[in-house]
Amino acid sequence: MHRTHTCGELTIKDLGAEVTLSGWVAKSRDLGGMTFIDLRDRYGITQLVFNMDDNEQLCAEGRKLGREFVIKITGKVIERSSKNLKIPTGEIEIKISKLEILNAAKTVPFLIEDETDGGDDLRMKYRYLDLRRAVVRKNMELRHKMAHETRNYLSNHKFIEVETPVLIKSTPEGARDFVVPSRMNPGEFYALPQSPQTFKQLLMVSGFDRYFQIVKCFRDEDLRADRQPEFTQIDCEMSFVEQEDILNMFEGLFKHLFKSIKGIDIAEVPRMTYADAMKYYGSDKPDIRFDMKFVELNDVVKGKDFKVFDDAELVVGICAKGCAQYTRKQVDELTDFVKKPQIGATGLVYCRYNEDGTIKSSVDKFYSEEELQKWVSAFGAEKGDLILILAGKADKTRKALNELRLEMGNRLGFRDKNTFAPLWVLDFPLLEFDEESGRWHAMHHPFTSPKPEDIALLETDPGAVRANAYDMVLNGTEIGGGSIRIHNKELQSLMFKHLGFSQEEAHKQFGFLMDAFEFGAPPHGGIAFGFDRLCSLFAGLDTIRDVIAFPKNNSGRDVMIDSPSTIANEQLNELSIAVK
RNA sequence: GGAUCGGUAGUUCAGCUGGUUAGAAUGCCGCCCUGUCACGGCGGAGGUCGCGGGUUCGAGUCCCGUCCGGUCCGCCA
Repeated sequence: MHRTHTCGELTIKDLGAEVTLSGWVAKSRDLGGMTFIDLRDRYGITQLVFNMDDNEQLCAEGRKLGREFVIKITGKVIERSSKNLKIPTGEIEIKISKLEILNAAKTVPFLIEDETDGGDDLRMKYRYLDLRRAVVRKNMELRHKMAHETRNYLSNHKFIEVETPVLIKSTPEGARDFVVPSRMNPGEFYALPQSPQTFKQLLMVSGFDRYFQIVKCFRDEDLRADRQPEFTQIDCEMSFVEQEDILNMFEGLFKHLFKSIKGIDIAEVPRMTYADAMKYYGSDKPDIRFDMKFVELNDVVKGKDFKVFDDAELVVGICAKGCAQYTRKQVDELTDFVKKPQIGATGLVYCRYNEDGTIKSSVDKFYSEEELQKWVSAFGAEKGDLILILAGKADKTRKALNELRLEMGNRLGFRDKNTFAPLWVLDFPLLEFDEESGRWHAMHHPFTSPKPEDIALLETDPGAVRANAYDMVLNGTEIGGGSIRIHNKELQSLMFKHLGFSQEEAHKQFGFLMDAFEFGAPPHGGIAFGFDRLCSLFAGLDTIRDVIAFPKNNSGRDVMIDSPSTIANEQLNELSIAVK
C-alpha cells in the first residue's frame, strides 16, 4: 500500500494515528539535529519530522532527500510543539518510522512554489512541473468544476450531450481550417471543426430538441492571450424556441455557474443593442463595469474654424470623473497612447473643468469659455472632471475612443477582476462588408436568421439588416454568442445568394444541411460559450493559457512536445502529399 | 503581414554616456546548527551576455540582420 491518507487531510483529530503517506518533497529544512520535510501531493502539504535523538540513521537519510524526490513514509501523527496556523495541516506532523525513496529527482529548473522563479517560457517547456504548483492546479480544478456544473445545469434542463465528429469537411467561410489528409482517399482532406455548427443543427432536425457538448474547436488563425488554435466551447442548441427563450435559458446557466462556483448572485443581465454598444462604447463588447459613455459632439463643436473638428465625420468624447488635476505629462501620455499605431488616432483634445469652475481646453484658441460650457453640459461634467475628445472617421474614431475609455478605466481602477458585469448584446448586423474580397460576409455565420422585418433590406441596404443574433459579454470580453437559425430552405438559399455563393457552391458545401431542411426542420437556435475564457475570467486571469493544462504559445507551438514537427517522407508518401 | 517589449549564472533580474577581473537574489554543492515552516550562519561551484555580421584602440552596452519568447494590430463566420 502506498498511502493510507493524502497530504491534505491529517489534522489534530488524527493524533496518534499510524499513517503511510506518499508524495513529493516540496522543501526540506535541515536544522542539524532535526530535519523537517514538507511532503506535497495534490491535496496539500504535510510536515514530516526526522530527529537524531529518535533514529540517527533515518534522520541522516532524511537530510539527503532532494526537492521533488518521490517518497513513501510511515509514521505517527503527532502534535507540533510550534504550530503553523497558516495551513490546514499545520498543527500536526508525522514522526517518521520508515522512509522509502520511490524515485529520486534531478534539480528542477524552477521552484515548484506559488511564487515560482520560472518564466513563462520555461514553465511551458516543463509544463508537467508547472502543473505541480498549487496555483496552476487550482485553475485546472476550477475548470473541472465549471464543466461539471455546466453539465449539471444543462442535464437538469433536459439537454443531452452528443458527440459530433472531429474529422469533418473544410468550408471556405469563416476562419481558416486545420486540415487532415486522408490516406484512404488520396488528394482529399478532412478539416477539424471550427465549431460543431452544422451538426448541432442537424441534431435539431433529428428531433433531439436540446443538445449540448463541451467540445474542442479548431481555428487556424493568429493567436492572442485569449486565443488558442484549439479551444473549448460549451456548444448548445434548442428547438422550438425564440431568442427570448435562449437568452433566459443561458442567462440561467451563467447565473448557476456564478452561484455554484463563486457563491455570487448575479442580478438580471442587462441588454443592449449592437447599435447602442457601438454608439456609446465604440465596441461590440462593452466593459460595463464602469460608465464613461461616449458623448457625440458634432452639433456642439462644428463651425468654429477648428479644422480638425470641422473636417471630422465624428467628434466624440468621454468624461473622466475627477481627472481635471491630471498633469500635462499625464495628458501627454494619453495623447501618446491614442497615437500608437494600434490605436490610430491622430491626436487628442482635452478640456478640464477645474474645481474653481474655470474651463481650460487644448483648443481655447477656437472655443470661448461660453462655448466650452456647452461641451461641459453635453457630458454632464462636474467640477474636477476631464473631458477627452477624439475626431475623425466615425468607425476608426469610435474604436480608438473605446481603447482610450478602457485605458482610463484601468487608470481609475474601474476594471476590478472581482467585479463581474455581464451584458447581452443584441441585434447584431446580419452581414458585414469585407473590403478585401469586396463582398458581404455573414457576421455570425451563414445560418443566422435575419429579423423578418429587415429581410426586404437585403436587396437595398444589406448592411442595415439585423440578425437574430446575440453575444454575451463579461467585463469587456465576448464569452458567448449565438443566433436563431434559418430553418427553411428558401430563406437559406436567399442567404447564400446574398453571400455570393452560387447554387452549385452552396450545394457542394452545405447541400446536406439544405437537404435536411426539406425533411421537416424545427425552428431552432443556439449559443456557444468560450469555455476557456469563461474559466479564465472566473479565475481572475488575463490569459486562457493558465486554465489549459497543455497550452500552445503565440506561434501555435507546443514547446513541451515540440509540435508541430516535420514528418517522415514515408508518411508523406502514404498520404500522397508533397511538401514545397 | 505589421507594431512593440524582452533574451546576461540552473532561475529571476541589475549592469549608467562603450573602458580593467560581468554583479545581486534565489537555487545547487559542502560545513555548522534540535522546533523550522521564506529557517539561520559560514564557505564554494556556476557565464558562448540568443546567434551572425559591422562600427571602434576597445562592444553585454552602439548599428544591421537573424532566431526565440511576451503583448497588441490585421486576422479570428
